[in-house]
Amino acid sequence: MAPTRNSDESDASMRERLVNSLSQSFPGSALSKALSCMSAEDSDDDMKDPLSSSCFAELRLDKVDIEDDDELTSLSWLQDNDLLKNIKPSDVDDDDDSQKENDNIHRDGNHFNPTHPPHVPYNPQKHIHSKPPYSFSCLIFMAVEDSPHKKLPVKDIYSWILNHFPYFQNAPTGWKNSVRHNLSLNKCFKKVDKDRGQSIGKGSLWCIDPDYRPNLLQALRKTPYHPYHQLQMLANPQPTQQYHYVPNGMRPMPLTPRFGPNTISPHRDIQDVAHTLVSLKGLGSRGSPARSSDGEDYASNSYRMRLKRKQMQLKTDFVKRRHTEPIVVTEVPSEDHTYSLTNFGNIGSPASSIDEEYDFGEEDDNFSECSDMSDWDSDMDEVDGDIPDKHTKITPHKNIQNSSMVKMTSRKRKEMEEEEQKKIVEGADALLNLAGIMTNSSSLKSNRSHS
DNA sequence: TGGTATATAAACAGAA
DNA sequence: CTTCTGTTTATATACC
Repeated sequence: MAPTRNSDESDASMRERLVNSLSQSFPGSALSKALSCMSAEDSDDDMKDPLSSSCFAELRLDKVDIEDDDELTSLSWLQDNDLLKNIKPSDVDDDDDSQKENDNIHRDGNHFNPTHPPHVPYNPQKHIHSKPPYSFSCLIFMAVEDSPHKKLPVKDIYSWILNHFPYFQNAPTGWKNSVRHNLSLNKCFKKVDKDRGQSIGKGSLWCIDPDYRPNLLQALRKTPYHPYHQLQMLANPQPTQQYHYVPNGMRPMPLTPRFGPNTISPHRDIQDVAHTLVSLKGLGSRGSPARSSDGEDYASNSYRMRLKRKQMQLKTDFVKRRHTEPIVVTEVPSEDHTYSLTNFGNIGSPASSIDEEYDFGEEDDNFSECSDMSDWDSDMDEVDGDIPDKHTKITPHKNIQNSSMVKMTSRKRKEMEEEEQKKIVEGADALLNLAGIMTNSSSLKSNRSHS
């Protein structure tokens, strides 16, 4: 059963209110700006759900086929639960109060208090004395996911964390040890052997084990994103009233019954995506500009191009794997991403190597129209020199070939994938637009709507 | 009360 | 030799 719509207020006005509230929570953030742009645009069918088609779509409701996407994307759910009703500047605008509180209560001289007040929205660029509410696993995950090829050397993981979470710039040095410790012990992370002659310095590249990626996504989803959590609590303080979106024909997911970070709902999905976007793209660019290991500014054209390609690549991986990758909705925290997690992903579809799951750097013919990548490979070679040669094409995902879950004919699957990938391209544009990066198509669309 | 997740510290080996 | 990287062990804390 889908949320009922209240048509008293248009989506446009809903957007406007959301933009206002987000702007107060994250002043100047890319998300706020992006939402502002979106709100200025005419409602466009192509832009129904920018997030659902993004690489962060996996943060959404468990990757099931959602037929009623527009129910989630129209933002009407905000209205349904009166989420915006209680949004007032005093509620979410913590610029002064939280900082004061952060300074007075959570900072004792040069002491760094590891805790962040749960009622204060966390801003990594501002609350530099509060430890980020992300586990090291999540930090590493975000860093790797934010890299163009989804693999990073330890040094760049450090850099990413430092760039996005200035807390660590003055934090005790043990955090790097913790990062390495996590990389070693956490099964979610895998080393990637360097190609011969690759010059990235010491050590290996680290990537996300595809089998455990859903677990990390879920862990990220469970992270207490204070601003939205707060809004949710304001709007819907009754745990038993929490609505769980269930697609047609699907039985309800066995979600954790208590209300809070573990609760998965369309609300949280979009909230998580929004917050993750802000964290990854918006806030990281404030203050000290985020830079990759080769010193490239994340706002540069080259990086935008990488980002665009990355979104497509991520989505391609997602499409390829979505038919075979088990949907992970765990009730038990131990099933999330523990050090000693059993390899559920190997059931029926063992991934013998990372490269079989990820097409690192491989050109995807489906996106050949995005061909303005002249600087791509040369740029990437500095960091990721082990891009497979086009002629040594990686074996197609044998997961798909072997999976018993794929029961449709190859023709129909191809049709579906083509349709899916069409959505991907649109979604990638939408996501980039959300992140404050205008693409050709989105700018054209914007121009069209304003002319 | 025990199990689990996570953080932190430390020791150590090996590579660059 | 130094620094960095990666592994392992141990301990502490919080949560369920």
